[in-house]
Amino acid sequence: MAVTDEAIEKIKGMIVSGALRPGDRLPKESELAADLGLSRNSLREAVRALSLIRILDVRQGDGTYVTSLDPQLLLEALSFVVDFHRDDTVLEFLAVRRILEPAATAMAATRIDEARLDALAAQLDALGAEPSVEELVASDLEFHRGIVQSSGNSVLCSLLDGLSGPTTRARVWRGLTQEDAVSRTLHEHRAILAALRDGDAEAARSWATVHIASVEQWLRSTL
Amino acid sequence: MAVTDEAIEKIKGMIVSGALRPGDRLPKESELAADLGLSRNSLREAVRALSLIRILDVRQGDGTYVTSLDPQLLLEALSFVVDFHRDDTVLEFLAVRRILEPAATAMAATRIDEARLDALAAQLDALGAEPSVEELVASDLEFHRGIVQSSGNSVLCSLLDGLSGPTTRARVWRGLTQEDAVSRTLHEHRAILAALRDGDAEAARSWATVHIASVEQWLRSTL
DNA sequence: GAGCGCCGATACCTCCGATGTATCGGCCCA
DNA sequence: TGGGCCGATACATCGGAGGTATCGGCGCTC
Repeated sequence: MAVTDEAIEKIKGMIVSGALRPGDRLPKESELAADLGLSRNSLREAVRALSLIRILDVRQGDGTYVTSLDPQLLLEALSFVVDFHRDDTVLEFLAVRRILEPAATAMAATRIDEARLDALAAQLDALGAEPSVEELVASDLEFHRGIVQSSGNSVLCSLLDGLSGPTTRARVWRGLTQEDAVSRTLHEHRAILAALRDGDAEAARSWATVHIASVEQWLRSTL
Repeated sequence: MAVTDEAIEKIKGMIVSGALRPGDRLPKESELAADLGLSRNSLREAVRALSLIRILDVRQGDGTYVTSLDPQLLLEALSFVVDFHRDDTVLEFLAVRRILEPAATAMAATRIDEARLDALAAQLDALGAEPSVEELVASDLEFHRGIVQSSGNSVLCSLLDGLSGPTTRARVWRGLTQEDAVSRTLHEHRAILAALRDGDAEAARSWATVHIASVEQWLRSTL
């Protein structure tokens, strides 16, 4: 194994074992390189790799720190990876989202609070009757993000966030080519919100399923 | 932005735009560095980072290539990230798995073929009546992996693969401390297999849910 | 003529030392 | 006491040198 890969494993080991805790500062490059028995250049490769996936946070002039290691932060790297997938796998991502999103929405139904509900309603109202497609899709993302955050599961939340990215383009495309997509989306959002306000998990789940399935069905028929 | 981060973005752009296709070979270090306008050292950091998340494949003495970019390969990096999470988020991972695994099992029920069913049955038979905990957990992973592969969704498959890792330790722990866990797991596997053979998606989904929920419930009561 | 091994070209691997740049915190001045 | 200057610190970037793994052509052997 290359020395850089060894260094990656060793740093990973220090974090997993607890020798380095979230927020801790690493020894400076030259010291850490000496400790691990490699050159500064090679160590920098290891640090850069870990920094790409948000394990480490490097600040010039200050030092290198372990991030909070929040699921949210770490799974953020997922969206970077997801960007590389070509359109032919969008359907698979969407299928996974169709599984997770209804479940998350149902979970949110039993624990979402008034303040969040009001915020969601205000967001829908702010959109107006004739939003542009870009506005609608942005609002769509924000709406679902708000709901999923109320599911109380941060892993689920980050995962859905990562999965939503690649399907965004598809939704824009749909909004541009399908006439009633805009009004239908707005209607479905209202329905989901009403179900959440009622605390009706099954209704929320069903509306979320319908909501995503309609995008999926359209995409499947188009490709 | 640092030159290395720019290089990462540029290489990513070349791949996403299609200028570089899966399997393509990159220009050699010195040329690529000159093209992107940075030093070889800095370029190497970028390449190393992309290689950690399986975007690039570096072969000493040969060259640097774009990987297949299969969802399976890219989401493999997920398990690396997941390793950093501490035990207190295991429950959240397990909750997500409880959503995905039943859905995947139900999908598999309608499309799994005879050969796969026979292989799964043979695998369960090979385990014997009194397996060690380690054997059981390994068999458990393999069993579910085999089923999920029959769901026909490679993204779903890789995602579950990544999520199963962190819960593995929990399952070993459970097997060691809960007496009837072994026999119960075997029984549930048989039930899932029977449902799959019947093509009964709902039964398969329910058994899968029960199967995972039992681990989750035990873990929740233990922590 | 076919197969095997040697060997040079190629490309990545590792290291070193030097210079540039951003940040922080103490010191000095108003 | 408050604000700005300035040096120490730590990461950023660079160029070059020597090492090592891989591949493929060439020549030898059978």
